[in-house]
Amino acid sequence: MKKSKLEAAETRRRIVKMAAAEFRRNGIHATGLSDVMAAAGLTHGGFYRHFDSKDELVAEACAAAMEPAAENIVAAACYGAANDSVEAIVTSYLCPDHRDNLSKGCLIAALGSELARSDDKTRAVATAGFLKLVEVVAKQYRRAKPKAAKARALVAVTAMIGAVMMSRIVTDPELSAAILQHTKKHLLDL
Amino acid sequence: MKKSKLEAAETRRRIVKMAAAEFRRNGIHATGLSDVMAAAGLTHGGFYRHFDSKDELVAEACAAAMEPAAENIVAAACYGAANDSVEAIVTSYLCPDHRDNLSKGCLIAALGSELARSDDKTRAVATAGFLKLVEVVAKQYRRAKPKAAKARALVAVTAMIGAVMMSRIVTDPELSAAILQHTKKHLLDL
DNA sequence: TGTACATCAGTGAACGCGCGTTCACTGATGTAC
DNA sequence: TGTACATCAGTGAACGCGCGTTCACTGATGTAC
Repeated sequence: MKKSKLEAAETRRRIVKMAAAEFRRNGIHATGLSDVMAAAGLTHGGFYRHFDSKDELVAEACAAAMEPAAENIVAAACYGAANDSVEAIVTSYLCPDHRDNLSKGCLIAALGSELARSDDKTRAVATAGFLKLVEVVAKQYRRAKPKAAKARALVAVTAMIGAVMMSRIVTDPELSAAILQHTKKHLLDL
Repeated sequence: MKKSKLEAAETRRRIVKMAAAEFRRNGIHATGLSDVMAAAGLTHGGFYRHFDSKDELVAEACAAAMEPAAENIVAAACYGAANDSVEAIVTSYLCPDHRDNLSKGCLIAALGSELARSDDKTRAVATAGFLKLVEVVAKQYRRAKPKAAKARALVAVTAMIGAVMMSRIVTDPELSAAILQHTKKHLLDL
């Protein structure tokens, strides 16, 4: 049954990728290792050939989940014209699609309150991802001084995360849309 | 062993109150019924004399947790002078004390991502609590038209929730303080 | 290049544990006479 | 007002279940000669 080193590395990458999706979809606590391994097309017994513990997987999965998030935002910024790169970022983050696709969206919006209770390693990964987002957004505030731009970006990213999370909690679809819409408008009028 | 009706009602209230604290402290999933009952000074077997299921307790505990939150904000608003009632609210919400005392703080900031995956009953309770906060904050924007005040309050409450949650995730204490501080300043300069 | 052997990715059963839930039991409370 | 009995809040043991983790085993891979 042994697989080549190449295959094994590929398997490990697949487990992390599936974990990143499953954790965001159902929550870290509610996702069992069996769920993750099944999603990767494996049985749960093999897990410990790749990781020392669930916590180790959590930290790696969070890192894997943050990576494309930053890339997406950079891509959105590049796609928008020079003037409305902020609009492109804000629009791509505060849209119903992002709200409705937990497993592909922002890690922090999907797992915020669980991350706050996670171990240092995982929180450090989330912190780094957050700072990366802040940095990318800060670069778009071209007319502000660097320090002011960073402060503004800190507030903007925080508000966006809060808005997406809140839009997922609320039971009234109109209210959910209003949260995204008003936050978006507010950040663009800034 | 039977207790009087009065005592039984008091016990039930105590269970809900303890659950509201334990859920916020450790998360809903991570808090067992045994934990809650022990916190209330009881053994876990008696739980089903008071509730049909854990989900029922979750919904009631969330309601119990939102009630004082709205009251606190109203109190903060009343305490502040007419002009800076917004400042009083924002300051009381975005302070290190609130960040560091999960079990007594805002339900949504403490359990946001778990609430997003909870059943309709619990999400409805959270939605009602959120709208109550928005309403109280909207009243403080006295110079704005009602509709604009509500929109502004929606954004402000969402941003505050996001800021407190984020300040709990981040591993760097200075960054954590900066998130609260910058969000506060931003909401007051509004 | 071919053969013998050690490695180790993946399987599937099993471990102890704590979960939500159920249940037989206790004994003070509340009610009916 | 006093007595007999039904009620039911709370206890503590037990239920089945799924969790994270461990382990004996399999058999293709990679290595040493």
